[in-house]
Amino acid sequence: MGAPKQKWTSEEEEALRRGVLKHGAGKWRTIQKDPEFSPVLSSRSNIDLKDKWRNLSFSASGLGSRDKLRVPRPKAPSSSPSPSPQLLLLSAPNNVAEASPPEDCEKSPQDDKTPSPNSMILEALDELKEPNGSEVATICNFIEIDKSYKLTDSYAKRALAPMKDPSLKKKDSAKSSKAAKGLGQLSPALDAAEAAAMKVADAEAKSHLANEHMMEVERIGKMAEETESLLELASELYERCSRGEALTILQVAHREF
DNA sequence: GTAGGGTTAAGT
DNA sequence: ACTTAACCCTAC
Repeated sequence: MGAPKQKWTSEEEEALRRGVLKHGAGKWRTIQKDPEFSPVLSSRSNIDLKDKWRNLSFSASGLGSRDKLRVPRPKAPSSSPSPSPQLLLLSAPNNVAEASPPEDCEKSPQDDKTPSPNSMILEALDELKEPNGSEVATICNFIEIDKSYKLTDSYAKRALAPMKDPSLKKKDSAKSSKAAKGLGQLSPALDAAEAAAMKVADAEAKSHLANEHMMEVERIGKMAEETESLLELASELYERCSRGEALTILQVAHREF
């Protein structure tokens, strides 16, 4: 009638994302009532928040555009012997707060300097506190929000589609990616790490374009270094995870593996 | 109150 | 015609 569809504004979207970081996904009512977000989200119900978050998460993880096959994906919680679609990183149950303050009551001054991509991933895993590891989309979403990196469609589409091996990434990516998905041959850990690395590269490019300040160049250089070490880390994680080993976040943080 | 499934409008 | 996103309904 009056307003058939009320599209989400970027302000609302950001408020939702920040709310999820603040209170966690699932606390829709809490987020909606939070004085920090309620002015922005006043016209949205908790159901709306949930639905919007579902859309965000889904579009970030898997696009149904290429494949008509619905990937029977995000629900294999316990009984999968082979690598599940989730990271095999396990958070240590007791002490996992080494890099990030869990909550800030006010607004947290984001760092002036560029954080390392490794710490960004670890921070995400730590903050999300998923006992069985976190989905790639969730991690990337966290990083994107927390670090104010915009990588909406660019990384996500490439992250899970045509990426397996640099040697054969050229041709029939559609076919082989479909086959790889069906067979479950893709490594989730490598996926996550490469997606994150891609994200850094993307942020690098974007920040280079967006900012004409010379200081950016230094930051980008630093990011490039960090990316290298991230890929190193990714390889090791992939090795370990593909052997079915579980690593605690502290082990990863201190490279004790 | 939340999660998930289903429906429908809008965009391409 | 197909995909995406907002909305609605129902079960837990």
